[in-house]
Amino acid sequence: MARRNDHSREQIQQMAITAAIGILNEEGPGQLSTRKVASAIGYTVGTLYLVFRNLDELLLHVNAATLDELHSAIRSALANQHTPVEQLKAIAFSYLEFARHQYARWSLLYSHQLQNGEQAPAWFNDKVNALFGLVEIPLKTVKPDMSHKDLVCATRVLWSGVHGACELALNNKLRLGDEVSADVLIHSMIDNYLAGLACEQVTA
Amino acid sequence: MARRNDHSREQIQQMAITAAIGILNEEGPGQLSTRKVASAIGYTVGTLYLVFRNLDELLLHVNAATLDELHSAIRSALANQHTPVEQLKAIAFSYLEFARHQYARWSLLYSHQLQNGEQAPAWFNDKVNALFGLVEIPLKTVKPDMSHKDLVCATRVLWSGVHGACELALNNKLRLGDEVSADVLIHSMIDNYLAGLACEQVTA
DNA sequence: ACCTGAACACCGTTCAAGT
DNA sequence: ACCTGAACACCGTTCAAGT
Repeated sequence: MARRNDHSREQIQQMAITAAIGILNEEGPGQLSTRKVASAIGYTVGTLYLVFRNLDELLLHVNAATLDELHSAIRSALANQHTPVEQLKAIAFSYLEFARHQYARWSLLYSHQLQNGEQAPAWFNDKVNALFGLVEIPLKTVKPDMSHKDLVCATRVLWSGVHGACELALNNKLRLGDEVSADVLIHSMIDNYLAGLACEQVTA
Repeated sequence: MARRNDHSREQIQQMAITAAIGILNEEGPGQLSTRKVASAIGYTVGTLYLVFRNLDELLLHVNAATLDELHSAIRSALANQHTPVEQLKAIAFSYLEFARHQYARWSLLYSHQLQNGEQAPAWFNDKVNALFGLVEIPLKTVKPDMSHKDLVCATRVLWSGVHGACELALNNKLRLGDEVSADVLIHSMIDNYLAGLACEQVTA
């Protein structure tokens, strides 16, 4: 014991991230703990604190992997779409699909808060910006005369609107009844918001 | 000890709910625990489990109180508004204000999940429905020819859209930059969604 | 240098025992 | 009947001690 050198720092980090994702998928967010991750990779908890500052930092890496997968899921959904409206809907519905099939990881993306006001590192924020970038491209085609500010605004409105609909619908917080589903909400949200952008001059 | 009869079941419940709200406001959601609530009201943890089934049920009552306050905050914001669009915006911005000033309680409303698929009791869902009802009234005035389904849909789109913008903006998940704020997002969302409803016949 | 094992200060929940 | 106190099975995090 006490000196194995079986794995490098980086290998242990990667093993821990993979193990955490496995626990998240199989047992849910409530069951994820440093002790379980450690025992899943055959090390003790102490070792985890040798390669990560704390649980927060491990979860940040789990979220980074989730953002990467979400990014490529959206990109492959975009491949078959040609009109910008089709593209925006493909993004929204692949987001909904991702949330449905990777619910634990998807919700960790939002429930995980860095403690005592720490900022996410730049490489993490870059991944988030890349996702918004996927929305900006078709939006720019829909309305080429938008200012940068309006483009940032419209991107975030669509993103947070679709996100809110996914979150509340998947958590049964919307009292939807039988007639309406998350899909219906997203269609209505995108169609009408874009129609509004097209036919209205919004005053500042 | 062991038999005080200082308070009735209902009194202890109410004291616990009030104490939990205090801890939430003063120390944040991470610091809320059964042990802290119990010691704040001068009882042991065991007593808490005599009047609540578990922590979940206590949090449900905390959330019920939060929904009541949110309801009356929105109602008083509505009092000064006359046009339906003004009313919808008053609802949205009082929601944002509430989220900003009661952040811990507001986020508990959404982060609190009943465990193993239990359903919230009917009296709780009634409070949620009452909130949606506040949105339905001005919406019906804006577009009186809406079907029930379309009204349910539009209400939920606005609610979850505004909610998503509040959640992501307050959590700094939107990479907004200097030019755009949560207020700008909400204005854009409501203006354009309503404009879309007004000028477009959405196909099913 | 790398890793462990035990400790510290917490959790939610249960329940025999006391009055 | 009401309430306690201790127990059980967990947490995240730290760090002296071992090789």
